Amino acid sequence: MNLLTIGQLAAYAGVTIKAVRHYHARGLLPEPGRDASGYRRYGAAHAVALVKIKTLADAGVPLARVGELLAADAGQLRNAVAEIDRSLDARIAELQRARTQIARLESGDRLFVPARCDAYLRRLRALGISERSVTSERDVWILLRAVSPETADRWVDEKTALLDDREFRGLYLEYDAAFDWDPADPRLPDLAARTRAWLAGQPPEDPGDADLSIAALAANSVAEQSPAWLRLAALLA
Amino acid sequence: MNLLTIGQLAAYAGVTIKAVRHYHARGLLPEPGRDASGYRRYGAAHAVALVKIKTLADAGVPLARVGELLAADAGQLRNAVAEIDRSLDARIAELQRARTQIARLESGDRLFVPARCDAYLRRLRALGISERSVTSERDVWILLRAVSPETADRWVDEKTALLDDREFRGLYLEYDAAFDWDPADPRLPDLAARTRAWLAGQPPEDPGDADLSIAALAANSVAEQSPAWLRLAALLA
DNA sequence: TTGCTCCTCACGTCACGTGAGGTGGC
DNA sequence: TTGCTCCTCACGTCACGTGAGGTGGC
Repeated sequence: MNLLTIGQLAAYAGVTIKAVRHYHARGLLPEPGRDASGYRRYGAAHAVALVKIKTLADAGVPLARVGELLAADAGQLRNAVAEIDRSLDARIAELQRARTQIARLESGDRLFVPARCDAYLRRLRALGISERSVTSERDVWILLRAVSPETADRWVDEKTALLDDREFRGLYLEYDAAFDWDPADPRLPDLAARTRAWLAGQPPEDPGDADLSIAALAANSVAEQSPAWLRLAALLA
Repeated sequence: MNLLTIGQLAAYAGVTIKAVRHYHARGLLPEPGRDASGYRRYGAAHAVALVKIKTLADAGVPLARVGELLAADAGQLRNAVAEIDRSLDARIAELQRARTQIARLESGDRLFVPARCDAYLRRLRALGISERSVTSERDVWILLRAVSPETADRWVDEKTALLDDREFRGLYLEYDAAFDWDPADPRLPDLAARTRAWLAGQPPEDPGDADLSIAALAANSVAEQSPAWLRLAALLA
């Protein structure tokens, strides 16, 4: 009762001929008898087995496990099916997460920083801070997060709280504007003096983890792009 | 501003170190500068690019297309995102189909024959036809479907209608019982005579597609397992 | 000194797909 | 005779993973 050609069998199960031959090579599907021309001829049992294989393979079961499952008894099969179902559920959830992530690709920065940090950056923009400075801040947070996510979260909370301080906001806006000033600008010493006075009223910086010199380096490398900021740093030191 | 090691960068983006190097090799992620030890040192721009790559790769976009998309303008990106979203939707639907298929693996035959045919086989069981005969019927339908799905559907409808014929049901049950009879059993000639009388009252068989000899062959190969059935076939011829 | 991270090849893996070069069936 | 299906190697593909054999940093 070996009557179907490999093409008919494959079409019935909805797989390719190459896949059928692959399942033979892996020992998942028994080789059927051959007709006078050497063609494989399949029976209903092969069709049933192939549909089982395809069903498991479509569910993401590796072919190595498909072999076991075809030989499993009812109890083992029940357990395996339950497990496969859970993994399908997980993969569906992953794909749905991927959908929301993909949708954010169009809308820019939100994708690359966590929600908390994003909210902080939005407040900077709302205050009138230039896009250049906001981008620099974002880059610093990205680097900080890469090294120590907990410290980054803590610091972003502290910085967010500082934005409620009217004096700090004023200083931040002045620094933002000062980026493009001439390093000999007479306003710089006064800005440095007011910054020093404000810093004196603040609690000392929490050193946090040891290896956060990276964030300082990153911040410095931003400063180095502006001669006026370098002058300010010198005046503060 | 190249400050992260490859391990920090990979952890930040949630990918493996090997994946990062693979993206370098494929030209998706620019090679950063090296430090004094020859270690790669990454900046925030690399982290942003890597998260983009991961987001697209997680959505199932082939790396070859990821390269294009990283260089795409806003309009192209919008189109691509819409298309990726559709394909994610389709993959989710596929996985959900796979879930229902997998669930049926436990419950046997329903998986391998279409609903119509399954209903027919259930009616046979309800009539008291033996499991052996039902399985033989199922195998014939599987083979027939593999060769010509439309013909199989049509024939199964016709056979289902015949089950409303009391005389046909009686003959079917007698044939089922006769499988195990001795070929010399005196009841066989009478059964053959009544079958012939019933067939005379039926419209001639629709020949259907040309190449359905397979179904006949399959049916014959079943008959060959029972000497009594072979005798019946001889008496009818 | 030990353990951890990093480096560069080279080859392996998974589930097939893609030809090449040939024969059989209608 | 033509086009379609089938046959068997052998190699390719995709997105990395797995070692091998080595060096650098704390």
